[in-house]
Amino acid sequence: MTDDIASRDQSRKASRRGSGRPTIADVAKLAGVAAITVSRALRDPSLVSAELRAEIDTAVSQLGYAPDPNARALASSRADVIGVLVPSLTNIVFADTLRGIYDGLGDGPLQIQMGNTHYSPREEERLIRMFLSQRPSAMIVSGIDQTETTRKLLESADCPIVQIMEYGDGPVDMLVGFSHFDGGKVATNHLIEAGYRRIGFIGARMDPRSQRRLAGYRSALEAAQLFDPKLVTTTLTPSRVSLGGQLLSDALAKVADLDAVFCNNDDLAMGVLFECQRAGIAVPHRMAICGFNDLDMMHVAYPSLTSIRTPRYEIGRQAVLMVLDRLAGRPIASPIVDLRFELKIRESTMR
Amino acid sequence: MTDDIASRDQSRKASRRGSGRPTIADVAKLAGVAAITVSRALRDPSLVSAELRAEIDTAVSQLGYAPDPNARALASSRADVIGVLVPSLTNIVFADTLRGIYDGLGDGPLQIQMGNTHYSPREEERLIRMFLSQRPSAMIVSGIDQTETTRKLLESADCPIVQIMEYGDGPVDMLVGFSHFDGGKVATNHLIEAGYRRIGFIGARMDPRSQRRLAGYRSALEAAQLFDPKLVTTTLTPSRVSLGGQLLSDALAKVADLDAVFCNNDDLAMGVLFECQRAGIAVPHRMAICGFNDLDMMHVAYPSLTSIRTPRYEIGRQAVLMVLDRLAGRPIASPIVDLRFELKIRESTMR
DNA sequence: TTCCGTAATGATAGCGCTATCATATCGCCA
DNA sequence: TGGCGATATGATAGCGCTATCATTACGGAA
Repeated sequence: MTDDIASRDQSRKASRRGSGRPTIADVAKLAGVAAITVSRALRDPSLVSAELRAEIDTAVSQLGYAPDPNARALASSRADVIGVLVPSLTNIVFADTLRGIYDGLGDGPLQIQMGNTHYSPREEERLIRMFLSQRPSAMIVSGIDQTETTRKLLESADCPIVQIMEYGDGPVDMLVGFSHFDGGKVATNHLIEAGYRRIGFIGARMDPRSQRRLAGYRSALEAAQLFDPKLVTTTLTPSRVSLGGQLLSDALAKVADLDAVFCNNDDLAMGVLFECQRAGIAVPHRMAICGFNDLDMMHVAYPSLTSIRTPRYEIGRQAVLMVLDRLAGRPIASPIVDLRFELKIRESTMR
Repeated sequence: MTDDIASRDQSRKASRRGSGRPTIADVAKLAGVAAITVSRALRDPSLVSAELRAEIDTAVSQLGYAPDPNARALASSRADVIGVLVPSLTNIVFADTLRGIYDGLGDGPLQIQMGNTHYSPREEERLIRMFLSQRPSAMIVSGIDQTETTRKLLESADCPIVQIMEYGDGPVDMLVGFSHFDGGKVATNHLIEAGYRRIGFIGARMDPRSQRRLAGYRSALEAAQLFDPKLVTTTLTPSRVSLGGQLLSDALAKVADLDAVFCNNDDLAMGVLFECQRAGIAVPHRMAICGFNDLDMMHVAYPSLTSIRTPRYEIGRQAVLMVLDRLAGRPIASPIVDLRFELKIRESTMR
């Protein structure tokens, strides 16, 4: 059989194409079976008798054979790739979600191909077109605010689609997330109940999810007849810790008797805390702070910071598990999953 | 020509295979040229006359044609994919590097396929095998501590390879990073020069790069005859902000007169700061703190925290630019790039 | 005028795999 | 005992693209 391999190598060198690595035909020859049988043994061993399976396994490891995913994708019209679109890589939120996605995946054959939309619907559309052209096994996209065209593309995509991060009606296919509106509302209601009256909103980036948190905040304040447009301080600048202090100063300049802030995210909350420390503003007595996401540092900070804990990791994990279920033909309990959030009350809002 | 399309659809439906989307043959027929000419016009327009190019462009947009990357990869033995291996997704360091990679890529045809090695050399090897089987256009891997087998795999891979994050000799192919040993040394020397004498090291995870920072720390202290094994407090647990405080307590239990800590990374440094605030330990007077990486929050903290600024984003960007240069056949200035770090001195180390 | 290099286009033959249909074998029940 | 469904294997024909070689047209040097 050494001869077989040697002669193969010979013919490889003579021929003008080819990658030089063993193909399924080489394995088949060595195992004394047809190529298609090797293909079956590799993809679903139950289709092949135990004896042949053993022969094939031996041949595979002897040659160090690894199937070519591109050839496989071309022949089966399906790439072992899940396309994942996130709006940002700076944002730790998406890092956590990505981690959940990878963990949910385990070490099967599926690969992740990620695209960064930079919060741009146009870029999202371009990337989806690009991803779909390779007929991925599934797509995971962030948010529910796709353009009309993008939605149509996804609807006609003939693979599982999961929209993540938000909770809402009418998903393209499946959806895993939570309600940002409710998150904003719950956080704000907590501040109201804790006795604060001049509650500001501090927000950066102001993407659709931030807008919904703001809407929740506003709805809570209006219900309590405490809303005042001057209380809202936002910017389109991407969020950074250092922006928190700046926005707090802006807010205080507009509303001198501000006694609490609900921050769009934890980075801003942390920046607000540091600014308060620096300016000698007592937290929570003169100023309460509530964040959003509940990063690890929130419960460690001094004083510890109240926040809305969001299921970022779990969203990624669930999304992938739903995809895997669908690909395996298993039934999905529900195509729409609300993973909820949790208000974590800490020192920063306890007057 | 509508007939052409219609009849194509017909035959599609009748046939048993196929994706249902337009192929290069459809475009060729519509434009009245051979398929290979369309292929050329798409890959290198200069090979095709202006008239045909116009015909082809029209046909492409009329049909909404997008090339199938899988077929392309199979035919050309080269996938438009760059494999990227990172050890962790939790770590913000790699999020920044990833951002650099994506930004360096621009919006060409190249896609990123990422793998998470979880700091395991075995997993790294498995993933590299998997990635190489699709003959990627390039590979970017983290660190320089690959197993012997992994190195051999990469060496025989027939595509550009970039090792990132560290600076060192004898890369597999190309390398972009900085010296972690020097980083640890510079930070520690700064503390010594600032007058601190009982300088602790606090580290989590203790992957190879952390080990090198520790070695740099030790080398600086030994040169000043200040080293004491009790000063070193490490754990294999992954780093978290909340771990910083814990490790500081451990360190203080061993060394009561500890007057400074060099933290393996900024998360720990932040945790140490909060713990000091909570315990009433004055920073920097009774305790100096120096971090590593210089995340945005370091200069905002109160007191602001000294750190080593690392070129995380730039490492990713440079790595991709080098790959692109190589793929385009352009010369590379140097296959080994030291992107340096910078000591940022702030309030936390100024007694 | 002849020849040859260059530019533009095409024909052909795969790349390495799998979908589909065909064939063979083996109980097992009527 | 014949027939029929289940099980195991194989032969064939692509998937959609590009590498390679072939052909044609054209212009300038000899």
